[in-house]
Amino acid sequence: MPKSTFFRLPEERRARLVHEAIAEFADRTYAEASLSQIARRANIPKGSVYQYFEDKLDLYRWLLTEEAPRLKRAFVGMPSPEGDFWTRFDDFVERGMAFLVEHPRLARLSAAAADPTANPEVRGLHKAICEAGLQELRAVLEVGAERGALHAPDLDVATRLVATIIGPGLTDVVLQELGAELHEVLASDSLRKRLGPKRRRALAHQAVDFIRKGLGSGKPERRKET
Amino acid sequence: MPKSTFFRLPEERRARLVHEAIAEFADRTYAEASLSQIARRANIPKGSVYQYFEDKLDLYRWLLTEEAPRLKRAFVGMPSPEGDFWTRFDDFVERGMAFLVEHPRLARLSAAAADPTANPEVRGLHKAICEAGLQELRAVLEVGAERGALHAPDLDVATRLVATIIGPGLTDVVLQELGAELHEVLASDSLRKRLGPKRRRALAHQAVDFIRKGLGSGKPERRKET
DNA sequence: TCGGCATGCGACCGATCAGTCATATGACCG
DNA sequence: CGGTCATATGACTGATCGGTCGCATGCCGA
Repeated sequence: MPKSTFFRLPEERRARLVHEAIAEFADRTYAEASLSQIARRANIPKGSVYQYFEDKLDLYRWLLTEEAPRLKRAFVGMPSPEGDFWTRFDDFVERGMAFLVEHPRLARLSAAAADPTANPEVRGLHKAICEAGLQELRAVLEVGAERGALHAPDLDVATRLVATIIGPGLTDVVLQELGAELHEVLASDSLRKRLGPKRRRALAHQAVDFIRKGLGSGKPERRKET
Repeated sequence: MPKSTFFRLPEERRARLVHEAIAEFADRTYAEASLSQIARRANIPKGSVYQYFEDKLDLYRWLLTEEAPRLKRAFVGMPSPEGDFWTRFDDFVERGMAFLVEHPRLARLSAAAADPTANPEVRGLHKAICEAGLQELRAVLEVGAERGALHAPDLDVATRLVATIIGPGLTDVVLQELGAELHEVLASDSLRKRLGPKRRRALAHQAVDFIRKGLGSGKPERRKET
């Protein structure tokens, strides 16, 4: 938790610090990210940063558990319970992709919870965030299961598999589509514009279709041609 | 590429170094991993390590592109082209899981290619490895598509989605099943034994079934009960 | 026995980091 | 004015890192 001083900060200064911190933690690992660097870039002396936060982890935790979710909620909003399950799910995924493209730094920060790290405290934090995300997704899928739109032998397993698809999986697909690395997308505003809403929609739909129907055809397999 | 001295090393010394290096790079990020630590643990002076490798990256590259694939091939072997596509694919996935459980450090090292990092050289290395893995998987899926066992609107997209399922996705499921963190599994020999071949098989099959049939039932959705 | 060469080795270097601390500043109060 | 208190600030600490360097060691051929 930030110190009380942080909340009494002039808006401009606080915004600058948070902005640079997000930038730093978005394109470096927690271990690689440097508090000195953040302070330098935000033009705030390092000593001052320690007036606002207990330590590096405190700042990171604040971004991960408060700033990012707040900004994400503001962008994504809440899912409406109308329409049939798969249509709603499609919307859900597409809005996630929109967030990824419109706010790559925030998306990356949220996804950082999947990053490996040797620091046990950071691991704990990441785990908690992952778990929360899975819970949320599980709740969504549960509705589908109750309505009979979705069938899984083990909903926990299914939730995890679906999570990797609409998370790292779709991110990977988007990057391929853009022909760029995550790093380049984070750095370039123009690059992300290359993925218009139309194509975005198509990719989301393709992923959802995969989740829904799989790749098997149900038809009998053609024998190996002679 | 290691220096020639490395290849002239007494077997025991080389093995010790490689072993400790794998251990270090398996449970820390490249950035977090410490060459000093590796040298210390292998009981080899740091100066000597620099007689064998150009630098930290050189050692890492060697492990990632030579040691890990060699040991993995030795364990997994090559897929046999007999049987129908989905049966073979099931085997393929199950052997991957066996590797994960029997040699978690090597599996983790191979998976490290998906780790984010700020170092451009490491990113390049990781990208190359990912790309190679995707090519391999794509070739497998192509066979399925040709035989009509598999249908995807875009095979590249499908390959990437499948890759995240049988990679990070299944790893995540296995960890949940073991009720442990990746770190604990890497450290404890006894822990991994808890996932017997039977349950392993069941999980692999469940994942493949998901890939094959998806979660949708095809049945019409039951309307929200009043 | 000697000389040269590959290798072993660990002290050392410069850089960077997270985090601390003593001092400076300046707003507000009496 | 004087005093107090929150805050600003950057020099400093101690640790670790990747990488280098120069000396020590020991093998091999003459």
